[in-house]
Amino acid sequence: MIDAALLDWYDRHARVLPWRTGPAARKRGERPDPYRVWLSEVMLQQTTVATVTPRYARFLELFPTVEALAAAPVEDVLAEWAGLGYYARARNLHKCAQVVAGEHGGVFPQTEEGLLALPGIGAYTAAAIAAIAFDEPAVVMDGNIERVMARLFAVETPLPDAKPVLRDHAASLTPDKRPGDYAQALMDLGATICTPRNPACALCPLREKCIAQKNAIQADLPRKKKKAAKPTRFGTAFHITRKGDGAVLLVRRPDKGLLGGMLAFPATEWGERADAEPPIKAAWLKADEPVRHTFTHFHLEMDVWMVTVSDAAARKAQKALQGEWHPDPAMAGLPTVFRKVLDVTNRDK
DNA sequence: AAAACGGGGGG
DNA sequence: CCCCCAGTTTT
Repeated sequence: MIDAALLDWYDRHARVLPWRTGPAARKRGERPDPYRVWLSEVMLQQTTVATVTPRYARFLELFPTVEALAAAPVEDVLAEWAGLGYYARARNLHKCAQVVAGEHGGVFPQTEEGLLALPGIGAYTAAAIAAIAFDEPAVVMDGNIERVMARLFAVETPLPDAKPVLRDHAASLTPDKRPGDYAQALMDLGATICTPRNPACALCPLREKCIAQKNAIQADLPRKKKKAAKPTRFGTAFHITRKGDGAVLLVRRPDKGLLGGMLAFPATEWGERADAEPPIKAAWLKADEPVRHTFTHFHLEMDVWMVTVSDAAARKAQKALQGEWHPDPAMAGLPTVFRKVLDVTNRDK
């Protein structure tokens, strides 16, 4: 009966989100566009609805179909992804579009298994697309649903060990009817009622069925193993302006590793200390404050060195660094840490 | 099984 | 400051 109570709640309280088709369209038997469902799901991986909403609209305007996305240069896709993080998502998104457009005639596979075989689509995303776009009763498991299941069934085993048990519970509840709405209802519930802290149990449509709530332990679930502390790394970024036209030198980072494939300012490796060996001899000016930024597994403190050079020195620098000149780096699609570098140079000039 | 991989918002 | 977010891929 969980699914009935939940769907009833969803019909009354569903969030209006740009990648969702409204209840009216569903009544007419329309299915959502798989391309849009896929795009939204990839964008939403480890990324909040608030962050995704404006970016989803922009992306869709630029790349309205899977064919358009497949035909675009990957650099354009990465530039559009700038600031969203986890840039492998953008490279895989582009790769996936090319597979779908080139090998599947532009049509997404309709089964969980077929979707899972595509780049950038893992267990969660395959299940979500199958359920939402193709009405398949797939077991959708994300962070929200894990939390809801942990509370509903009072699972006290810490994550990630609890994952198989939580999945079994979720599978036992997944309905054959409206599986896409059911999955989205569970995620909405996790996002708005069954929140990580201070869950609003008084408003919860599943309150009567929640064992954790009955035992007053819901705020302590799900338990999690705690994670390692982040070390701090140091480095230096170089902001080189070409005197003639004011263009700024940027480099393309290698596909593998942190910020893979993204444009960046030339910089040292990030390590134990900021050992600045400038790429060219020039009258460098050091910014007053370093850029501070936190990545998934370390903090970064990066000094910023600036210089404006003659066109001859500019050619030398470009050759040494294998860079490209950009008239306006603010428009180039820089990841956040290098956008911060840009902010520092604007402030100190 | 564990680590790599971004960034922003909430408490 | 720590935690969390519609996770996936690589090691």
